[in-house]
Amino acid sequence: MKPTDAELEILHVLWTNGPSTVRQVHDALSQSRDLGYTTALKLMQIMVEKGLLTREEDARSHTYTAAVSEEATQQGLVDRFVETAFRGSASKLVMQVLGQHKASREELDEIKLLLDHLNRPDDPA
Amino acid sequence: MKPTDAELEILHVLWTNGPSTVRQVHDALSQSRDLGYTTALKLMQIMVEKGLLTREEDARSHTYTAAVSEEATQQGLVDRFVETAFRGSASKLVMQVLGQHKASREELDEIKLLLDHLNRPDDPA
DNA sequence: TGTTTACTACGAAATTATTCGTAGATGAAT
DNA sequence: ATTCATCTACGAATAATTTCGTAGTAAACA
Repeated sequence: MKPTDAELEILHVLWTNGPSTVRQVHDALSQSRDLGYTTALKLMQIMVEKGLLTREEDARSHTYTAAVSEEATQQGLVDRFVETAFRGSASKLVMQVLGQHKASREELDEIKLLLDHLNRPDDPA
Repeated sequence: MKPTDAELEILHVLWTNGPSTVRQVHDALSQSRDLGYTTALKLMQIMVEKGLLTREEDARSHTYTAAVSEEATQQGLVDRFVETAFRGSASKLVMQVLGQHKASREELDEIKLLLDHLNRPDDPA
């Protein structure tokens, strides 16, 4: 339930491209870094054991699908991260991120909008 | 420059309590989890090698001090986390955090205030 | 049909992180 | 001075992650 870094890379490929073979995942990951084919295979086999992926064995080359959603996974990662890196203070994390202007103005507006809603859950608007 | 989980725990103690001996750090950590004294010692020795801590050897029991600031460390952790978990989208991370109401209303207000400033850097106020 | 190619299975090496035991030294207490 | 408590140093076991090589199998093809 707590994917490692390498596992996250694979999940991202599957979340983005949908169900894929080892070959397809390996091709995608190879564009950004060096990675043996059998390494990708082994990782994906382990991920099936862990329940992170499911596997269709129809054809000769199996097709893998993410068994966990991107949202749920990221939520788990964030929870853990807030605990370990920010001693549980989610707002400190947000402040740290926003203070580093890694988000565009449009993104900031979007966030502000969300905050308005959160601040006034009883607001009719 | 990239502290592990155990190292972060120790850094948090030093950031909070200031320069401390292994004994003091161990006592602090023991309150929340099981940890051998020599484990804490070993970790702190390694952290000195890595440059995460400095050590005063005046007395018999050495005094350790955090050699990295909390802000800089958290910034590094956030950068890395945004990359691995959110493929570089800082705003997605923020949305995920805020959507889970882990922050109090006061904290949300504080964040909103910061956002206002970020949105209008040319604002005289 | 025989050869090449592409795939899976799996063992195991390499790396990193965490853990603790033991040994040795130094200071405190009796 | 001898004993006891406390400290550092350090080797090494354990665990988790990442990596890849080799072997076996089956499809594709010449």
